Amino acid sequence: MAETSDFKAKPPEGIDALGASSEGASLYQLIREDIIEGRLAANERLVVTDLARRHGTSTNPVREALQLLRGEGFVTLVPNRGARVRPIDQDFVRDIYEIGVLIEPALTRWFVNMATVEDIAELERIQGLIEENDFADTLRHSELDTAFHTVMYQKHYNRHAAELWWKHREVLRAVSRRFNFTLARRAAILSEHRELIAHVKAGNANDAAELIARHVEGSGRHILEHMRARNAARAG
Amino acid sequence: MAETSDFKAKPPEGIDALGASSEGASLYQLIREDIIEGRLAANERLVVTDLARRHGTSTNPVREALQLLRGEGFVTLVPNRGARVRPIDQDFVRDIYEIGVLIEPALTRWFVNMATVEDIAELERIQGLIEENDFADTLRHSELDTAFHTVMYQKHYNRHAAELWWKHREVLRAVSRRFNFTLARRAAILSEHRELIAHVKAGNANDAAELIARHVEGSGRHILEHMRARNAARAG
DNA sequence: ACTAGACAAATCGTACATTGTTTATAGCAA
DNA sequence: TTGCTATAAACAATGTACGATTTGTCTAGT
Repeated sequence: MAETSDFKAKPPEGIDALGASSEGASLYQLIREDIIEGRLAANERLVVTDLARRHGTSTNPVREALQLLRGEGFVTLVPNRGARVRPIDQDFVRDIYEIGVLIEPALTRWFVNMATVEDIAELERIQGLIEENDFADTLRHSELDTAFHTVMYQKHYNRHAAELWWKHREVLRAVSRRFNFTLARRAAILSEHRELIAHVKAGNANDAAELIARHVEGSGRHILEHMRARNAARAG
Repeated sequence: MAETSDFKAKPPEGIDALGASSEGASLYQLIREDIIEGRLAANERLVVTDLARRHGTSTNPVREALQLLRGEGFVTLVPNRGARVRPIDQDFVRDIYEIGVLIEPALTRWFVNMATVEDIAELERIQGLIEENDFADTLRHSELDTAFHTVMYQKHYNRHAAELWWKHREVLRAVSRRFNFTLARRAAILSEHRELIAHVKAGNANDAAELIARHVEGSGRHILEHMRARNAARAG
């Protein structure tokens, strides 16, 4: 598929122990992809029987997958009325990135105080790849950017917070997959990453945390602007 | 059952649309109660067949309920190995209340800027009931305290953040249900609530947010201390 | 035009078959 | 005898099939 990238973003360790049976898990992946890639439209009904037939299984694994998707926020589920693709609208995105603005600075603060030489080297390595790619391959940038932040959060003692971050990240990646980066945003991302590394090296936890808040805020706003632009284009 | 209280804490509106079938939902309630009340021990295996027989249903609704419980954090689920009662240990509690410390101040800040006269009256009414009860009925205090915070968060535009808060609150209530409040904690709760109302009236969003951070932090520490004490007693 | 009732579609619950995991036991080697 | 491995049987999760129940729609009748 769209495997233009040889780099695959992975969740922090100890996470994604979904607790789904094999079929349920793979169905989860497939349906999720269909939603993310837009093959399933917003608000479209997800009929269990259809999905089962289409994927060559019975209904139970489908029900399981839908439950998982509900947990991630990709699907809404109403008793006796089945499932629908959740419209990933601006409110939804705003809710999620606002939570990120609250949580990520705390994760970052901890990282700055605990970062090893190897951690910093890894950050710089990834940042090198990001600059090398220079947004030429958007998908690859997305993967690398996620990896960059994963390095910082993956060892955090608060697994819940890390998991929350990861889940939200996945949704945002799903939305922004179809957007291009504005020039302003590109510049901001690169300079903020570099500045962040400097803060980490210097051990300035507060500065790093404050910077990350701005970084996440900027990223969220960027996505929202794209969504607004697209909606305006549709309406007009 | 333990319905010593005539006041029942309710989740913020628009939340708890679990998306479970009727049987699944009631099973969810029942099993959840069993975990919270300690009738199901930590790490105990939850065998689907047993639960189905015990509650007089078939296995499908049980699976559904277990998935929901996993989402709330009460149960861990490993593929092909079934479900276990999640041990609500100190790490788990710490993770949760730390996230609260990050989120609740933001919710509070917004509330202070949006509070109506009726909202404030409601806060004062509940605070009155809290002081009237004066921790005599612990369960009732817990309900009232939850209601107090619900008034502040229930209208927040960020439904995700509000829902997150609610889920975490439920877990903490489950844990602290068996503990008594120390005198120091009682005093702190009452004075902090009063101070908070003052800040809301004065429109001091920052002070209110900072106070709430302290309030949540204190509540979390209080619970952790109780857990430590209990564990020490067990070990000794 | 509005209600009532029947029909279609899809969810929900039950029963059963299959697959995977754990445990106990028998066999073998040191 | 002791310790290890292989094997088989019990146990429980997972997957399949189907009937029961709910919901929404369409039509007939007042």
